[in-house]
Amino acid sequence: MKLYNTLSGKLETFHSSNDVVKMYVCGVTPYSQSHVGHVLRAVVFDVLRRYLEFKGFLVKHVENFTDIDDKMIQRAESTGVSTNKLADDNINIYLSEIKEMNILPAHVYPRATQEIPKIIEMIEGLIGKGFAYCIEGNVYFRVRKDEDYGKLGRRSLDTMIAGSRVEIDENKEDVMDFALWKCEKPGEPSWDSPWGYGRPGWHIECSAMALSHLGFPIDIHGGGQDLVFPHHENEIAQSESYVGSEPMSRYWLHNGLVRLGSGKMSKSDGNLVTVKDALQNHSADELRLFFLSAHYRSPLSYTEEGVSTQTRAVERLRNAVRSTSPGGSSYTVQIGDFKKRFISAMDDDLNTPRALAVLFELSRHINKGIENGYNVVQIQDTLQGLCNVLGLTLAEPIFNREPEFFPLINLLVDTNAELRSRGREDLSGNMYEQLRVSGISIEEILGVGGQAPKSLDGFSSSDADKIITILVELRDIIRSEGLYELSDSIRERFGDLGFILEDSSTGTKWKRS
RNA sequence: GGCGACGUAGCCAAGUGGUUUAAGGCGGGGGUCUGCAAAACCUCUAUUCGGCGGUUCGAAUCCGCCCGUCGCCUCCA
Repeated sequence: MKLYNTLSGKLETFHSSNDVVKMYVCGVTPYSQSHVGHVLRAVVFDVLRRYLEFKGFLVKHVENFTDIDDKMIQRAESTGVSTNKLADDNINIYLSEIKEMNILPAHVYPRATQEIPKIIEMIEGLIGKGFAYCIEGNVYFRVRKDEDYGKLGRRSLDTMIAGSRVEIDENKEDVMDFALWKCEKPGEPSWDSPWGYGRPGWHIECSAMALSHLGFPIDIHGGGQDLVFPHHENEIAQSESYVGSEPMSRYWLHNGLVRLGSGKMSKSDGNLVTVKDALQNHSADELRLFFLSAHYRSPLSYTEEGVSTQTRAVERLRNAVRSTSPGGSSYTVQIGDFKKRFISAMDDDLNTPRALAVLFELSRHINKGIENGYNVVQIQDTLQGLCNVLGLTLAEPIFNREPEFFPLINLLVDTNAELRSRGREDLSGNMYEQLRVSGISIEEILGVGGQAPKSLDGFSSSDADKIITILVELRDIIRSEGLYELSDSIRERFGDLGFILEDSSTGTKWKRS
């Protein structure tokens, strides 16, 4: 497998250094809700992890939360909560969104504030070796001492300083020196240290967490492209200077950034769509397919329309996997060839667009096989398996009780009235008998005969399924008797409720849209 | 100002010297099936890869220039 290593600027063949692939991915600063860019990053590294595991590697995945920094402090102050509470709340939201996106949870989620001893230990070590110095309670990293500083971003100190917008701090020896430890300011959270009360600077927490949870060196260090400089550059400088060897990470992987409108999606600029809003309008599979339809290193423009077009594509895969296969002889397709093509695409720096093309071709073969009466179970299993490697669930959309249930009952009642007005008490009676057998009482639900309407709490998705199935079967009878006007109107009303009815010679199938 | 990325059909997006007179998805046209619709299948939808030059037997793919979009150099996934 080849991966693009930012450090070398080339595709490199990936080898694990030992039994377990040690992967550290830079997570979020939990001062507010996450946006689509964060979840894209999470999906990219989720796919990397799933694919490594598919290839037989064991992966230890660590993802951090930087739960103390300027933004955390500002936001906590302005909302009147502690930085801890702020972090807890946003972390909980993030983790539930990760789950909804079918992203495998990291094995460890360390938090900066819980790694203070390790951070202090590292800073002391850096001072001891002359890589850092303390001035008035602040500790800075001495970039001039680190001769290969700038190697990740491929830039030199001098070109960076020329024409740059680095803030001038008279205390620092060099404008490019960055803070390892920041002196306490009144009212801010702080920890005791050899340099007085204060808090860690940005960057050092990741070095400390990677070192304590994964050791040195690690195999893969990941994050968004906007972290290359200065965050990852500084991590390298600190970690390699502290340990006294290199590399800190054998591979550095960076995903492309999400664009919204004319610029990149960004939390601090407020140019964003939250994960919450995205998941309100789109399913996890739709979002994931949208992300994976472009290469992970290219920028991706987020538009509602762009994600929405994935609805049909997801459905295509879902239909192929879920359609009932005829029994009998197997459809002859070289499954091995498709798997090979999938693997060769993924081996090529996770070329998910090419991998997806293979999945869509498999889908077409499944449908063709079914149409010709062949057994396609094996191909379906292959497709489902490869979808799993990409983290696509192909799950049916979830039943939403409140908006669906009463309209469904209304449809049932109206259909009943229609039948009776046509003098088909036989069919209406038949329907009620079916409902009774299924343990569903319309009278109870509607509260007929002076009873209070029954609460919906007792009804589940499977009750809704029963009612739908009974109605669909009834409609089949209506259809077979040529009452097309009525059957079409029932299908239309199902459509309004978000259900698709597909008629065929072997009966009617229904599904949620 | 410095460094870097990108520009492929109506839209999204692979392909980076010859089995590609350019995958796949969405959209659209035509057809098959069907009472109709949907799904599905078949078929068509870029003689051409931002523009202009050059290298080569041969370029979307390499080189040069130009135009355009974006990222980093400052907090950022």
